[in-house]
Amino acid sequence: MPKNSFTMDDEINSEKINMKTLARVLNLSIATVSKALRDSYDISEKTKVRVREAANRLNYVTNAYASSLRKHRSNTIAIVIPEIADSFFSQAINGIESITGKENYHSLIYLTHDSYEREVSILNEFTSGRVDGVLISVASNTRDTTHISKLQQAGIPIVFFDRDCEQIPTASIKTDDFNSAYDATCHLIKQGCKNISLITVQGYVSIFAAREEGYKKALTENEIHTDNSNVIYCLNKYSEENIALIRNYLDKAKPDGLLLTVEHLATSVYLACIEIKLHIPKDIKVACFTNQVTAPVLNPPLTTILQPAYQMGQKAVGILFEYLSHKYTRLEDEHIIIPSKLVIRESTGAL
Amino acid sequence: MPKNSFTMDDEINSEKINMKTLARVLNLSIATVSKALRDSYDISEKTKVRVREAANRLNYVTNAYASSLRKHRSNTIAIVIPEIADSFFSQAINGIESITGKENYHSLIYLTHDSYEREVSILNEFTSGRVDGVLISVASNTRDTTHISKLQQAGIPIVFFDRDCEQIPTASIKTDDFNSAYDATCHLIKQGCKNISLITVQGYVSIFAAREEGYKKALTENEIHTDNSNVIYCLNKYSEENIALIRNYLDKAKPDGLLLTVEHLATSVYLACIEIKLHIPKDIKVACFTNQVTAPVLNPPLTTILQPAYQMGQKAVGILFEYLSHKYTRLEDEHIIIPSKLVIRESTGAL
DNA sequence: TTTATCTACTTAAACGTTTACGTAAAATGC
DNA sequence: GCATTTTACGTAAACGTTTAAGTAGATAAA
Repeated sequence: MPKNSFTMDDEINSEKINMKTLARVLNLSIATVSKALRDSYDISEKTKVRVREAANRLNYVTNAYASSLRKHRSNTIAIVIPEIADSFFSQAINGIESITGKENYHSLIYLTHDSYEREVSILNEFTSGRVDGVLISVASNTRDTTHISKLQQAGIPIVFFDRDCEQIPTASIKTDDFNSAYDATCHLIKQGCKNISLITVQGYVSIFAAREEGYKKALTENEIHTDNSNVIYCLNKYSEENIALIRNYLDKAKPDGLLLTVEHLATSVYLACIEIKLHIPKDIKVACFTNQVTAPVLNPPLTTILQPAYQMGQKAVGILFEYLSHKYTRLEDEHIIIPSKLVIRESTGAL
Repeated sequence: MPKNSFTMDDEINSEKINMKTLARVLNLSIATVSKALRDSYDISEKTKVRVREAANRLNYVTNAYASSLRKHRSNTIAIVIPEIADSFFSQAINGIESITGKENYHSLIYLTHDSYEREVSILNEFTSGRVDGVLISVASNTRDTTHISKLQQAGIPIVFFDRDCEQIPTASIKTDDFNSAYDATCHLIKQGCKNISLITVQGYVSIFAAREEGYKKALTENEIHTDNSNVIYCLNKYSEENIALIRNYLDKAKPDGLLLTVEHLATSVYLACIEIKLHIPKDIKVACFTNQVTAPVLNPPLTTILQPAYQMGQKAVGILFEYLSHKYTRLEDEHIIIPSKLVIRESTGAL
């Protein structure tokens, strides 16, 4: 056997190796090879060993497309997020991949660039079974959710993380946006702020609404008057326009406290303050929803609402996998909230 | 036609729609439907219109697995990178996706977590044709490159970006690491530093070697003695260990200038300096290879070597696509270098 | 008119797996 | 010893496309 296996190797040296060639080399049927590789009960241990040895020796790799086509299962999930240059999402991805790797799943990362249109066309692709499930954080201007419903009707399970759509009945993993914003605003008030503005982004996503409500509740509870003039809506991407918008607003409205709802606003606000010579925290105190590691070395160190990104990613994919392994999870009943943590630093005047 | 098309729709309402159902609804053969959708020349315009209309109406989406299996082409490329929470890589991904989106290609993002073993197993998967091409930035401890050669032998084109392997004959898109490090070091010298250390990462990747050589050349040219005692090697991930390592080193060796070769070292160095009460730039001046947007709002604003991440990504995928569209690019002849830009800020004592 | 060419389709095989089903041979039960 | 079950394999169809090859019918050329 070892003697002629060498010549056999030579024979198949240049050709593609698939199950057919494996079967020929081993003098078995393709079915037996397939079953041996999948550790089927009705193949003898001896044959399994032979097949595995040959597969290794010849660097056999199963053709994922053939396998997925036949099995109607791709062992692939989609991660659909607005943007990748955001610490929250990159940490969430790391959380997700810490699980998918172990489970022999692949993850496809799709970026919507926070555009509703891209989101629609990406999700439409999934209806043909390209992925077994979808983890999604929706674009901020997603209001019509028929593309998501359509995907559900096609039988693809969906789990929201962070940015969900409340009208879609499926699992969601979020952080406690309302309370986090409430706590951060209360902290600003306790630090002496009398005129606190919310800088947030345009869109229809519930988490931003929740953060806005938490902020407003803290104000009204502390008998600080609030109308919509102290809430300003930026573009949801780091841009010169945002910096200018913020600069003009600060110059005019002169708030003494700011709550920022997304990561990229922190840099914009800091730059705007430099431009119009506002000192943080003396002139204005700032807190931000962000996971960026540079927060403690900013000038000044930034008070953050630190979201449990890694755990949220893990939990989201965990629920999806439980559903996929037919443990009959009712996705629409799974609504998990993992609290964020207020990390107080000098930008809110703490010593 | 419109009258009975309604009943036809009803008929196929609940079933999966594939070319077979389309063909039945249209009373055509599957082949005709396929060719019509791919705009083949031997289908009449009238039929094409009918087919497209029906496909749209019924939300037909082609099954990517069947198509890829048959065509031996997946319209998918792999992006293999060490880490995602790094501005350089996330910006490069955005550059890549700005092209793949237009060309109707998908991109699969694979994270090696800077581990050689993961890199090997990821690349092995690709030998079965899962992707049409690979863009890779290798793990820092990749020395043996047989996994990459194997992939090449399987006929999968590979383009390196940023971190390449010089022994593999294929295209590479890099920045000018040697000169960038040289320039940054000269800048530190000009700012008065006499005792400059390099903080870099362990590994075998050529770009780190090039940065080290550029640094050393600047020192010798300026007649500053250098041995290996002022080069320290960290783990290539943000960690407490690195901070401790750096803190101890700074405390002991007391350098007055630092060049950092990767993004995450900036935060570590800033934190270490805070811990041992070193003032940047008074006591020690710092420059870093990084693309992070927070650089100008750090305390102090960080002098950076800004890499053309977005353009590098675009260029890398551009070369890959040219090869894939059979323009007979000789990949091994494509070696592009896009210069980085030294952005001087207060961390090196500039006013 | 006959033959050649073109148009617009259809037929059927192929891509590489997986899996329901079939079947000899061996093992077991009585 | 015969019937039954078990073991360990093989056969063949199927997954949804794509595409080479074939073919009626129409049109053009001779």
